[in-house]
Amino acid sequence: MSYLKIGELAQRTETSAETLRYYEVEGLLPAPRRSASGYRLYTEPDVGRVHFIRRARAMDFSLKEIGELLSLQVEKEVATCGEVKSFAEHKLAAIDKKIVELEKMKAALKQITEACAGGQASAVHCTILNALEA
Amino acid sequence: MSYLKIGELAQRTETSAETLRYYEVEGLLPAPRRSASGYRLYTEPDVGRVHFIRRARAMDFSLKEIGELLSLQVEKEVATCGEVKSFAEHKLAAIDKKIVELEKMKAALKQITEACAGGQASAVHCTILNALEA
DNA sequence: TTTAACATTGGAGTAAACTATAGGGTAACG
DNA sequence: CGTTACCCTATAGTTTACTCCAATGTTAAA
Repeated sequence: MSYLKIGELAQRTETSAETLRYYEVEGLLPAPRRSASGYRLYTEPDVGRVHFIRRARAMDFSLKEIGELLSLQVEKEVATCGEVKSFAEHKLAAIDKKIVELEKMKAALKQITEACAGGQASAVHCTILNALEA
Repeated sequence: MSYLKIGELAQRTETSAETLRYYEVEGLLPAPRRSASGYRLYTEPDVGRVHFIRRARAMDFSLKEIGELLSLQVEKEVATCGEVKSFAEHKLAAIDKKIVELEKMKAALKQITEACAGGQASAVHCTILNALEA
């Protein structure tokens, strides 16, 4: 079992050591084993956990939300299916709403790019406000 | 032409007066007319502008980005179609990426809700990490 | 063996987007 | 006319998620 030092974990998950220590303080990462000299020693599952956190962060889940998502896993032995299901469904609805909003913005921006020939001409007709207020 | 005081504009756009003043400081709202006693007097187009800002904020555009979007409109006389088109296409790509990520998260959460009967049973099989790392 | 690259803690600093507070002036209702 | 609800400016505080720093200890390579 080869342990990872914090710098190695940081590299493999494209974070910084500072961020990893921060996640530990915030309760997103469990306090890892320590070497005799006090160095943090991480394992493979930690890599997955950090990857998960980074993916969720990339789509604007807050650390608090991510913590809740992670606790579903950690507490799966004590949580009931009903609790888990209800939580996941709430998140699902929130994600759906976000997608709908983004689709709207996308449509509006598309309208603009398509209305605009893209040359050196003045952009008088490319009024993003017009498109978005419609 | 009936002017709106800041509180009225706040109400109609579901913001606070503080936030509106803040947007003015940040350059997102033009400095409005003032009454003899110094009160801000807003007009209908301001309502649209604030609505636009709020909609864009709701989908996580930063104030800086929103400022750029708004300047497309303000500077439309001097901007070329090419500039506008390029800006809008960049945003479009960013939005698409976000949607793809959210769809992934959605699929993962869906898997969990579907695997979970939803009753009082233990949630041992509802491991969101499993679903998301697959 | 010494030096560079790593690790530790504690605490401070940063950026974004508000949010609140203090200490005033103004407007509208009864 | 008074009182309540509103407005003004300036400034300070809050939250989130890092990011950096200092002072110090550890490990590994040359």
